[in-house]
Amino acid sequence: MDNRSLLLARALDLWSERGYDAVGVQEIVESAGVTKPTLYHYFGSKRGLLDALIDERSAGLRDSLAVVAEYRGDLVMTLEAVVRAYFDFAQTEAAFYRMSLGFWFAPPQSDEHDAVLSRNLSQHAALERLFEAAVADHGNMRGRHKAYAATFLGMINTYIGLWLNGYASLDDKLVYQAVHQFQHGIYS
Amino acid sequence: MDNRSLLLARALDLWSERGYDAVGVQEIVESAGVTKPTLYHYFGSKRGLLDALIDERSAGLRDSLAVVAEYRGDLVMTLEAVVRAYFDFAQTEAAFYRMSLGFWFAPPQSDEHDAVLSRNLSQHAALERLFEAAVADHGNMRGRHKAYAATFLGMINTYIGLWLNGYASLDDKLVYQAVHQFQHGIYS
DNA sequence: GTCTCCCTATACCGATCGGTATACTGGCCG
DNA sequence: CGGCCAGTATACCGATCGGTATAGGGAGAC
Repeated sequence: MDNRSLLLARALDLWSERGYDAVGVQEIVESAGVTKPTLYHYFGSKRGLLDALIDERSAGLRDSLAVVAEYRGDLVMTLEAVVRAYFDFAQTEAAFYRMSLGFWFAPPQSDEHDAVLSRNLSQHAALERLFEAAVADHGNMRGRHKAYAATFLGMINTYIGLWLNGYASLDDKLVYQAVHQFQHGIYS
Repeated sequence: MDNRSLLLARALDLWSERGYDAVGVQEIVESAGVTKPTLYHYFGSKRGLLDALIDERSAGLRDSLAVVAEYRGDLVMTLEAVVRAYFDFAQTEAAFYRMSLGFWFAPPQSDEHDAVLSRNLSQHAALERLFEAAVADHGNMRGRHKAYAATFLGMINTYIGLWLNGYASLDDKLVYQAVHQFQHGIYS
């Protein structure tokens, strides 16, 4: 593995265990067996390393969602596909998902929150578009697509959190349960 | 306001905006108009200040839950009361709730996570006891009380997150919706 | 008055923070 | 061969980190 990838991997490990601020540049380069100028050559700054990590490791989910979150007339099926995409990604990138979930809940003015902000906004926007497109077929949803997107994402993350703590397995049964539980919230 | 309370208040403001690690002791004492020895006199360390803040500001929720989360034969009514207790607390202590929610998602070895760990475990345990007590009346719940407690808390936090971002108001209608949406997840 | 004790300020500590100036290396291109 | 350049190391920067040694202030007890 080249030094660049090594730095990204070690930064993910350390940050996901102990936090972005708590782990300094020095510790990352030592853990990767290189020195500071190498890190600054590739990423320019500690923040640059963070941005690169977020951007590259979340590419998989971004691509999956672009395909899957498009409304094709069947809302339930589409929502199930979205949940499946999140579950799959969380399972293949568990440490990264745990870390970026934490960053999303970090204070609004922190580097961590700022680093995942645009990525999450675009995911949110994709879900909003999905719910907006479904309005034609589900009249009672009008005007609430923002809240729906947020609730839906919240439920997905609740179930992934359950799995991260060993309380559930992210199988098809849970996909079905998540979507139908969400649906029940919508129509009540 | 005495210097002790002043330090707690300013620490909450700063930490909830920018994070625990990102705000140093120096900035807190300056913001409170005192000097470092004063802080170390009352709290002993930065971590001591954090612990005192968590402990004292979460006392209200702890007391409410102790009363409200006891099973008295009607699970739905009890769950509604629990949700109401969380909603009330989040509304009266919004900045604190936002901060400690973030701390709960902080990395497992961070001071932030450690500081809210025992508090959250005891809340979790209280909910588990509630679901366990309800098993007698709802046979199909047996053995899943841990997952139920986690799902229920996750849903509560999802709705509070919705409110923190301006997407919902924490009224009785939302209490009803949360509980019935959760129930639907249980029985499916 | 003066003793005592809680509280607070000045000034300092070593360690670590993110970041960099400079120089050396190896391999590819002409 | 000679030149070039991406990549890496040594050694250093000022600033800030959490924490503290020491001393003074001020109010109540006697």
